[in-house]
Amino acid sequence: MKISTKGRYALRIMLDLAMHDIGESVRVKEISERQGISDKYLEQIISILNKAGYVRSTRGPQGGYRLARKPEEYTVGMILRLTEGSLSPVACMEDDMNQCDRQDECATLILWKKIDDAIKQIVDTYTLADLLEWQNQRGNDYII
Amino acid sequence: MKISTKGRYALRIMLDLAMHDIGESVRVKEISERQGISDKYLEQIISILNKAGYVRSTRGPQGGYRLARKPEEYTVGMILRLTEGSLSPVACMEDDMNQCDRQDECATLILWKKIDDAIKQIVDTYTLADLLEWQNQRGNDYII
DNA sequence: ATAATATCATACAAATTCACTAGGAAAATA
DNA sequence: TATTTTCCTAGTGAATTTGTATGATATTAT
Repeated sequence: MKISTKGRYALRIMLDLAMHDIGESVRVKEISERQGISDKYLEQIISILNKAGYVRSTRGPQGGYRLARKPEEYTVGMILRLTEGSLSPVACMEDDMNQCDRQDECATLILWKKIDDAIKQIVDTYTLADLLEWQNQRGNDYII
Repeated sequence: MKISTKGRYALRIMLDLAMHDIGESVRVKEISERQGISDKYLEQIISILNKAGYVRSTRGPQGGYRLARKPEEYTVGMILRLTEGSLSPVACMEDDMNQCDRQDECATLILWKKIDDAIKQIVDTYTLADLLEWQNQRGNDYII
């Protein structure tokens, strides 16, 4: 019942981009050094974000990545679901493919639904803008 | 971000025991057949519940398992944490051992805390008695 | 044109976890 | 003593996680 590094890193990458969104593109190397994440692994994760259109890339010198939209337009759920897959606590809630044949008689399903709703309530409410605000409230070197 | 079969099965085992709590012990074989779970795997899971004192066992013919307490005395969280380990979405919240050195500047931690609280709110509120009630509401063969 | 700088695309791999299976020991009952 | 049950531990195939490694491709600067 853990969020993997992929999802956690994706969130930190997006937050890092939001924090350093000053017109210029940000290189993978910069992010990886600031965040203490292997740059090659980071490349793979940011590539997912890129293919989904969450970030925009430019190649070559002075290249790098930047956010495609404003921070408030990304919910945490968007970013986590993209990188982690479904956030449901059990597979049988995701789609028809994964439903088991005890669906109708299964009381635990009601519980899983409640947990799922509670998680959704959080991840679909908060956005990158909220993370940015929290980050800034923590005080330190958030300018440039 | 999934609950494993261990936790899900544990919950269903406890619910099965609650549903068939009529004085006599319930054999592993019965539960495994009703629930469609491999009996050898079920043995391992129920053994965890036994060691924690959640169920009581008797050996030999007419032996089996029964609940140690009343259904309302087991929260879902107790059962899931016992079998799954911590339900926190990230390890850095669990204890001091797993804390990372970005603890103070990490805005995402605030988010993980919110998700953690939301999950706790559910799993520490509902009990086996609630599951039992939901099961009975579903209509069918809940007697014996 | 060439060299340098960046992203982009794959392939590989070590470690861990998951979900069981297998075999037998120990205890209780008939 | 035979049968029935739990109890204990080891093994195992498959998938997932968390990266590394290598090189191709595009862009810019000289």
